[in-house]
Amino acid sequence: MSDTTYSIGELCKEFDVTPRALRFYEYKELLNPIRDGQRRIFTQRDVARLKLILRGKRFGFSLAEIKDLLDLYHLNDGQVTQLAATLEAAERHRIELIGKRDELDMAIADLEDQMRVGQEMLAEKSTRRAAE
Amino acid sequence: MSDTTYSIGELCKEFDVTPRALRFYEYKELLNPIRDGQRRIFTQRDVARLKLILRGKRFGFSLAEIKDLLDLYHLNDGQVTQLAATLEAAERHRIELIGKRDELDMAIADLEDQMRVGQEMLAEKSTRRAAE
DNA sequence: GCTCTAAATGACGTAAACGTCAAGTCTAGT
DNA sequence: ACTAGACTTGACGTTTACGTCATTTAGAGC
Repeated sequence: MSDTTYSIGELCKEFDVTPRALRFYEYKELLNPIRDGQRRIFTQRDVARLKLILRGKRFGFSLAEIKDLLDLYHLNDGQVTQLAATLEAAERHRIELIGKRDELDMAIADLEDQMRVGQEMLAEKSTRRAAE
Repeated sequence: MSDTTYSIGELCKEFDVTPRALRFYEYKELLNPIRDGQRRIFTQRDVARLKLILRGKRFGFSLAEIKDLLDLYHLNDGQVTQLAATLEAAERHRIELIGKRDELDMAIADLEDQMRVGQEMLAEKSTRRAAE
């Protein structure tokens, strides 16, 4: 198994975050690194969670929302005992993500439309320049 | 032309935002309603911008970022004079959005994988129940 | 003229997500 | 023993994006 672990500094470099942020995520119970004395040791589980945290942030989810969502991506023992409820929450989240993707597609389409308009204006400008 | 205009209250109901938020967006120069005396009158341009603002927020963009992006979706006179630069910015934004969509697709795939795992666990549980 | 409603401005407050010191601890290297 | 570097725990500060009053103003209807 890949039981690679990370110090806080290593994880910071790897994911371009600050120590303060990682400690904050631990305080908010999004991560729970084990300890070697007083120092934090981040396991693969923490790494996986951190990836999801950063991903969630990029899509505008709050840390509070992300905390609730983390369990949907990695079933832990607590979730298995209420598996049905967890799966329902996962389905709701899936619907939400798909809605976001649709909206994102619309945003991209709108932008491309506008870019085409701009391209035409540019073409017209150079045509007129040539006609002078 | 649809020269429909809105009072602040009408716009709030339509988009489920507060007056405070709209005034804040104006203060931050994301909207610029005209005035009838001291009252704000929101035009179609403001409506279009508001849609983009709310959309941007849903994808985790800050108001400052959104302010810069608004001009990419609706070319105004200021932009036309620097059309080439605007189009380059639009292309960069397009790349960013496409990156986000790819990441979103991965998130959806991950979630669906995990849901399949959960479904199997659920099926196994009921199988064992039936075998007892 | 009066009241009601919608809207205005101004000012202070707040939640989220960290940033930024300050001061102490631990450990590996000389 | 000593120093440097990485890490720790407080604790207060900051930015963003509004919320929440308090107080005014202005038109609409009776």
